[in-house]
Amino acid sequence: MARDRQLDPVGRVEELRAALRHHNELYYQKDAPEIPDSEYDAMLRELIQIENDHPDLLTPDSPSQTVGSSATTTFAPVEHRIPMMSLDNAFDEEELQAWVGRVHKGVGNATDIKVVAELKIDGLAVSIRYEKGKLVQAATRGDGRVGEDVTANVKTISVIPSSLKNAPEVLEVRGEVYMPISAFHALNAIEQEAGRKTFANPRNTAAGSLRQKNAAVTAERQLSFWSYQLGEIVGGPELTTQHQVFDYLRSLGFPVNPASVVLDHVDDIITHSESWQQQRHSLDYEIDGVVFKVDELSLQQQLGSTARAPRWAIAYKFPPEERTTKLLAIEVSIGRTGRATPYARLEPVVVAGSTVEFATLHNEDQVEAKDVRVGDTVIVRKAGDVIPEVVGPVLSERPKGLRKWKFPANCPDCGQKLFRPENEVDHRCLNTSCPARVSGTIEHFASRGAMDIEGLGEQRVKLFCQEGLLRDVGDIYSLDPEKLVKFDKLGDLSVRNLLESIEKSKSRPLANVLVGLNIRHVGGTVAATLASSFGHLDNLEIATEEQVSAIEGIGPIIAASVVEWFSQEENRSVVQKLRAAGVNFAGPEKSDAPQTLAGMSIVVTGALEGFTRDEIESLIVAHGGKSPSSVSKKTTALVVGGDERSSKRTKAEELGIPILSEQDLLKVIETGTL
DNA sequence: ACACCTCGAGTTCT
DNA sequence: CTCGAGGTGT
Repeated sequence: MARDRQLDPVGRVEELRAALRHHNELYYQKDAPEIPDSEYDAMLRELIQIENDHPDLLTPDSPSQTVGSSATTTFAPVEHRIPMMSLDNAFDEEELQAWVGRVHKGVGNATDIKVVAELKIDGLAVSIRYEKGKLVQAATRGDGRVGEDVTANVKTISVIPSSLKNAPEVLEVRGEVYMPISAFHALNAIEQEAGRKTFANPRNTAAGSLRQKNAAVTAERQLSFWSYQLGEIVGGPELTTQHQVFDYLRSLGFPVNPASVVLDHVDDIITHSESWQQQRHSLDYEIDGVVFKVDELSLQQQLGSTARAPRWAIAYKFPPEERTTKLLAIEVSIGRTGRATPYARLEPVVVAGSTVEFATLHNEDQVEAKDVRVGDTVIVRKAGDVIPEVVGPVLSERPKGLRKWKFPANCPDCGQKLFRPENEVDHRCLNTSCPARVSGTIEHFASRGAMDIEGLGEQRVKLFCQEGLLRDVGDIYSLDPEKLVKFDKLGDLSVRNLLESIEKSKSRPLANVLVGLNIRHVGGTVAATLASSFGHLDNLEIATEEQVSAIEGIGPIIAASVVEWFSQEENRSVVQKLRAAGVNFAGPEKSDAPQTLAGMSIVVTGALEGFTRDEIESLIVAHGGKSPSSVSKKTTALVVGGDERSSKRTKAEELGIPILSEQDLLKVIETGTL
């Protein structure tokens, strides 16, 4: 890297910006980074450094100014002397009522219990530390015990005092940093004007803005703050109630949300929640619920805390947001198996924080059952807060004369007739050389559950197919580097990386190879069963239907599908290509981990902290347990990541199945008992 | 024949 | 996450 930046900062800045933009594009538009993240980070840091030294060189379109491309910057860890606990959530009236009941019981008398109500601001929790009235440190919540040092960034937030009058020796103020909706819109208007990508939602923008390495960027982002809690305090006044905490914070000059009020009766919380649910959009900031805390600090102490959260507080989370929008079209996409899936193309609408434009409609019967028609106004929501879902039409707004939707007769990709077998719900394209099926099959082979070939994603597979470099998955292992450079205009380096990850894929376990072959009804679980029963692909290749269906968990239909697959000439040639390339066909060795989970069936839901879902599931299997994807009576326990609500969790609660945290599970694996 | 578990497949947006 | 359908036990 050039060391002459002192001599020619202007030139160096231009050089860095050009390089960063180039790599941004590779990384975000194509899924093909050319340089390691660390190198990218180094360039970005150098750019920010120069811009700091020469503020006159800073331009708004500099790559240092875009949050979207946030490099994985790290901040110094800060240990919270008093942990920032998370709150238990209630998702409906009943759970709220249950909390009220527990509070009554815990306090043990019939007198009215006062409760403070606050809005649950959708922002980032931070803790700000003052010593002798001076702001000395600010940290994010992190995992509650250790957060990140964002002092420089927090200092740029104008509503947060940098020094206090009449302050105690030590004072930690806790609250929520957020971006007002108006500021968010203003920022996006500027972004749009400049032709840059706009930000998705205020919360993420606030998070990105606060975690800027360059605090000057944070300063421009118009972040704001509501305080609601004290952390460590030395030499402060005697406070006996939560609402006195608010008054005290106000007296020190901190913003306290005006909606933070005292309710005289704990039973009032239900109507209070409902009222805010109605009014939530009248505010200039986003809220995702209402928080209730027992007002008397002495009662709080009496109620105490569980390992994860205080018993004296509860956060009521609003139900998922539903929005209406126009159904512009119903289109059909062809998957790797030939299945034709109808999906809705919608007038873009923001639902629960992201813009939704597409939503699956699953199949013809679903479209029929929902009776949605092109031109309808439809209700859209997020299933599990992630996947957009069309709930149904708003019939009162249906224009006259809308026709029922008819499933198209022909494949949108190859034009052949679509078939809907009798007694089945799906339409299929039966053409094995349909471009959508070919590229889908190859993408699937390279995907993570199968051969996990990095750098061979959707974009490239499509391109290679178009250019005739790939006709089936066997061709992956004979790709010609010279042609790659020519067609994709790839650099030598990315070609080398791609070939390297292709090479690595040759040693994947047999089960992954089987998954990659795209045999109908053979996914991860069935593939693992086949792999351990047959031990080698050569054995499976010559197996009869009887032999395959004799295996536990595999019936006549799957067996027929497997044998049929291996009987096809095209497929045999694929297998031959893989064999010739030296792809691993041998079965797995037995794991030697202690079988502490033998006989247990443990379902996982939500986002874990220390593992990916795949990792935790194979960990469970390696210890002799099962990890199916849904909860049933036979389930031993449900592991829940985060505090997410899910249908699995509801079901587990109905069935009285124990719910474990990630840590609980690790303990179970160690000890073998629940 | 039926109920209940499991599994595969497709899906959205960042 | 959701849906449909395969596998197994009754």
